[in-house]
Amino acid sequence: MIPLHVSISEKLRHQIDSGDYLPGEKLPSEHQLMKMFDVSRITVRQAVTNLVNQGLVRSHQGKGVFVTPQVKTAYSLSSPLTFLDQDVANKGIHLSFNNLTFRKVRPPDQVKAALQLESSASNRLEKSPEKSSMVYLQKKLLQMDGTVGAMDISYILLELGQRFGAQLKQKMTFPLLEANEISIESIQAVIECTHADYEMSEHLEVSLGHPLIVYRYTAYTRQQKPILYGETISRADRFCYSLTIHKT
Amino acid sequence: MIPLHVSISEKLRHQIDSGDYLPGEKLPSEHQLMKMFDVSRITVRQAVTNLVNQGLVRSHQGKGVFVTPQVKTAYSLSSPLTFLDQDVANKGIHLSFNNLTFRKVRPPDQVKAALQLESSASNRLEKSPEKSSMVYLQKKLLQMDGTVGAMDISYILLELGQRFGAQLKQKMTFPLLEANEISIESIQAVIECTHADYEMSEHLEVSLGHPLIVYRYTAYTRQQKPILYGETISRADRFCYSLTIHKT
DNA sequence: TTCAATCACTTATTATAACAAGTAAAACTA
DNA sequence: TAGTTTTACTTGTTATAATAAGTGATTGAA
Repeated sequence: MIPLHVSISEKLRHQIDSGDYLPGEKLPSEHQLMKMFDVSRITVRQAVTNLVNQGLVRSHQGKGVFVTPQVKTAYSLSSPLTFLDQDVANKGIHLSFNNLTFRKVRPPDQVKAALQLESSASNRLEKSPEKSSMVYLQKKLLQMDGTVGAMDISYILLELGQRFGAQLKQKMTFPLLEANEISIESIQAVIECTHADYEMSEHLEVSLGHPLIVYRYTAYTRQQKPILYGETISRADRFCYSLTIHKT
Repeated sequence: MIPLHVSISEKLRHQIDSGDYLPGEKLPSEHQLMKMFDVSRITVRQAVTNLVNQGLVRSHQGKGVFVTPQVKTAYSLSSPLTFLDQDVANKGIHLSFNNLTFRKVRPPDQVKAALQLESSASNRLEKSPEKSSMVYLQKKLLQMDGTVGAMDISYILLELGQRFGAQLKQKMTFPLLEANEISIESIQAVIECTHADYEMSEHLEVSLGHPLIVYRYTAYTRQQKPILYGETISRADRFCYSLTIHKT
């Protein structure tokens, strides 16, 4: 037997699908739903939570529960390689970013592996972590047309971070490198879903556990030399990735 | 001020991260957590729900709450085009599927557009929907090493559905077409996240609202002729997509 | 010994209740 | 009129309570 709250959320879902409640519109208040379905508030709240979890509505304290407009912006990943800012500009969206962090750090294992930095040194000499294995960490909050869109966390080789420090804080990374004759020849990437932890929920203005889509990339120059590793983390309800694959 | 349930779930999250609770291990029961944190059961349950929403734990009625092992299988999308079964086989995983549905249907608008089927006919002759605009719908439940992995919902051109009907129910679509001299030259795809509705939650054995990763594809033969449109819907906690992009 | 019933423990569902806190409009005051 | 306060309505948080239902081990009967 299916629970009461599920049968209620399914009823509401069908009403949303059939257009009884239009995108942006307000659902009846909890008190109204209690009377409509003759159930307790806890059951109504569970039903609404189901809809929130399905990404169909969003609730705002003091205002109500509103049907989410389902419009997604697609990032293009197709060959030939286009960069995020270029791609977004093509769609007529204004892209800007806030530099949250830019500092030298010891790379996490994952980053070390991706950038092919030898970790054997730290095994031999535990007490003197070599400076040569440091990298620059940058955190950027990307904004599309003024609204928060994504968080980009990237690690760049020490020498490049030092050379372009000031400019990295103001310009997008890929075009900046290209403009300085450092050509990105290929990108190895993974796309996956995660959930917002508390920190990310604050930055991206979503609730705890909100689904996020992660584009995890390693950029290579000629000779397969990795120079940049990063993650672009976006709200999964607002963004997706498009690509074209050819046979040969 | 952050809510009690968030501070509790954050504490537990850090304990999980630091290895106090290992993957597969059981968290203390609700009753124990009530005593540990000196809060009511409703608060404990909210805290656990937060962890579930973050994909860190899974609860099982009658058994307890268990830390989720974070292992993901990656589907490769890189050029040259490899097909799912081939790709999975390379990883040493045994792939099989159950055919849930195979029948002729009128294509939804989205499918019509993707497969470039003219919809003007139905505007002119409302009462006689043309048979020529029908397609075959197939729903498959894919299993990796016996456990449910993904649902594939695809629409194939009428003529191909009729010609390969019996075989489509038993073999993977792409290799079957290739084996019959119907070469897929390119694929246009979008990767996005959604949430399990009630039907999908039953099929993929997840809870309502569980995050899913969708690979939505249109396959083209020579001359950019679209012949197949579909969606592969997987559990976002178990699968991701990998790809390589080259500059030229 | 084997199978079924029972029991203890677990999470799931649902109800009632009270207070906190955000929002917006109405009412009131200067 | 302009600005502030109040009020009504909204969702958010937390508590107590009772029952349902799934799981697994123990108990007991054949």
